[in-house]
Order: sequence, then structure tokens, then C-alpha cells
Amino acid sequence: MSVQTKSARASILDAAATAFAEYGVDQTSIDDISRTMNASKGKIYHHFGSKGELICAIVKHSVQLTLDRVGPYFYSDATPSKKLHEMAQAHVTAMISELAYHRVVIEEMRGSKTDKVTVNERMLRSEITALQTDYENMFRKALEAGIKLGQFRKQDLSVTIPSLLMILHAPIYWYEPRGGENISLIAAQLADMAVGAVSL
Amino acid sequence: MSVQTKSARASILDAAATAFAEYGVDQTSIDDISRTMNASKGKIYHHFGSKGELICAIVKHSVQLTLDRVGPYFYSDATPSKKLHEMAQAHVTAMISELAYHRVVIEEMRGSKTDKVTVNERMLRSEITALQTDYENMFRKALEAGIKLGQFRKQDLSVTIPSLLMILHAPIYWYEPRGGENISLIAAQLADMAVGAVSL
DNA sequence: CACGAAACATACTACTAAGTATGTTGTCAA
DNA sequence: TTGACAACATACTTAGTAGTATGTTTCGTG
Repeated sequence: MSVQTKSARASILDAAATAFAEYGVDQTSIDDISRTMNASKGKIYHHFGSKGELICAIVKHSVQLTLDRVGPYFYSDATPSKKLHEMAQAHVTAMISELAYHRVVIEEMRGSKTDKVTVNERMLRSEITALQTDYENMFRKALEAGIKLGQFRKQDLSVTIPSLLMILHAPIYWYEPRGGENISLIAAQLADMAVGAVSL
Repeated sequence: MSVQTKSARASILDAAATAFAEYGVDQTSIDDISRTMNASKGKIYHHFGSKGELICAIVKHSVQLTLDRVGPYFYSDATPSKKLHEMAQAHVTAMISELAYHRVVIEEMRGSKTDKVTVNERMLRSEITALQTDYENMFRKALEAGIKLGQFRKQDLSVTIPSLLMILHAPIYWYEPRGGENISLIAAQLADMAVGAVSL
């Protein structure tokens, strides 16, 4: 077959993300995941050093996907209001489009992790943190530009940014893929809310 | 001593909420909790039938506390904008004031729970759901009133309400009690954002 | 074809943590 | 006083799960 089937690593990532998103990270065992793939636990541990690394890979992928979707709008030359609106729309679209991956992120955001953490995992974590910082900085700069131009209210951005992202994360909690639902409608409304939340 | 010390049940609830909030529900064992209280596992299981029931009690308490703080403002006769602002402020104040309890709620929102669920727990869950529905309805009515008066934008409330609550939940993720931070400042800014998010 | 490594599968170990069974102490009412 | 019950403490059982050790098969390459 010339049709290159999805790589084993990607299959595992998909299956894991789906299972984690559905039942929760802690309630899902590696055995559970392998079972849904008609594979064995050995396969997973061959590709990922630990459960923690698997989770990190999912989270990193989620952040990267979001960055890829939103980035282009940040680097446009639109007015701050319009730019923020487009970024918000892209973010929501990302959330809905790869729902499972992003759901895992939410669950792992408050990751204390007393368990053993492999060296590899520690590296992944710092990479993720870097990506997330980059991402937040995009919103920070867009907001600062809008404030300077008098389009956005003066405000404490360390409060604004996480709250703004909360709005855009919201679909993670309640969206369920049906037939008819119009993704762009939801994205548009949430983007309206986001812009309204910071505007004068 | 006439000073009535806190009831055992309340002590357990506090210790559990604190530990759950700090390390995560799944990473915190009943033994962990009892250890922080200098008590025994038997004490906890004497007052709560299972870990699930303990969690439910915490969640219910959280919802009840929020309801108590926000309710009065809903039943005032302020204009929709002002009413929503006051409700939002009260909500944020609640989040910050009993941070541990509300953090547990967030973690349990996406509760699939394949485990055994006791009958008692099932009852608690439905009570909680009822309280939460009541709570959301307060915001729904306030928003509908504002839309009717032309103060708020026409919008899909099934999208708006969860997103609005997300803004108000935000401090749960980043607030950490220091000395100087001014709670009311944070509450005011988030309330501004909430009102702005739905206004014309 | 051979052979070595990658890509798995299978079986096992070690440990954690929820829940239980049972023992002990204090309290209060009859 | 006593007995019964609430309020704990202690010790144990047991199920589930992360991780490992060890086979087995496939496959690219010389």
C-alpha cells in the first residue's frame, strides 16, 4: 500500500489523548490505552519512557497545534481589536478541532506531580513551559498595543491574560461534537466576548 | 472550655480540601489527609462513607458558599449591568476567600468516575447538580434581563454562561495568598471583564 | 541469505491506596 | 453502675497499576 498509515507513535498519542480526555488521566491506565489500540503495553513503553512522558508529549502537541493556528494572525498587521479577535477565533477553533489533546492539557495544568519524574520528562516540561510563555506573550503584546492605541481599557495584564484564555478554553468543558453545530459560530461569539472583555 | 472547637467533620473537610487543592485529588490518599490531621484513617471513614463522598461534601460546600455570597446581589433591584457586576465581584471574592474548596470543584467538574459510586454519593451528586443549576439560572436571568433592556448583546446564552463563569473562576488557577494583594481590586477587574464580555 | 537491531508481545514484580475488620476508649442515659 | 453506642485507632486485605524483564517477530542492509 502506498498509503502511508499513521506512525505508531502518532497512533499511540491519539489513542492516549482520546482515552485521557474521556476518562481522565489518572483513571486511565496504560493497559487501558493499549487495549483500545488492540496492542500491548510493551508497544507503548517502547515508544514512551513513562506515562508522564506520554502525557507531556500530548500536552506539547496541543500547545504546538494552538501556536500554529494562532501565530499567523499575531504576525499580521491588523488593528489590535481585529487582531485579538482573529487570534481568539483561531484559538477556539483549535480547541474544538483537536478537542481531546487540549482537554488533557487542562487536566495537567495544575500538575504538582510528587511522583518520580524522568530526566526526559523534565526536559519536555521546560520545552512546554517555553512554548506556553511564547504563546502568552503574543496575547500580551497584542493587548499592550491595543491599550497604547486607546482601544483597550487600562488593566493589570497578569490578571487579564489568564482570564482571557479561560474564556477561549471554555469549549473544552462543554463542547461535544454533534452533527449540526457550527464551529465558526461558537468561535465568533467567544471572540466577541474576549474583545469585549478588554475593550473600553 | 466554652469555646466550641470546630466539629470533627468540618476539620476533616478543611484538611481534605486543603490537601486536595494542593496536590490534586487523585494524588492525595486518605492516609495523607489523616496524617496532616494527626488522626487516623478510621476517623475519616467514620464520618464519610468513601473518598467519593468526602469529595462530594467538599464540592457541595463550595457551591453552597458561592451561592450564599452571590445570591443576595441577584435578588437586589439593581440594573442588569450593575447587578451582573456585583454578582461577578461576589463570585470572585468567594473563589479567593475559600480557595481550597473551589479548587477541588474545578478538578472534579469533568468527573467521569468509572469507580464504584455509593448510593449516598449519587444523592449528593444530584443535590450538587441542582444547586449548580440554580446558580447558573441566576446568571441566565440577569443576562436575559439585560438583553431585553438592550444593555447586553444578543447572544447564545448556552455559550455565554459557561464562558462567563470561566472568567470568574480564573483566580482559582493563579491566585496565591500573599500579604499585600488586594482581593477587591482583582474582583473589580474581573467583574469589569465579565460585564464587558456581554455588553454591546 | 544472514544477522543485528528495531518493534513489538507476554509474563512478572513491586507497590500504592481504598476499603474493612476489629479493638479500644469515652460518654451519657436509665 | 452499667451497658450501649458514638468516636475514634490499628492492623489487615485486596485490587489495580506503573514499570520491567524477557521472549518473539519483522525488517532493512550488507
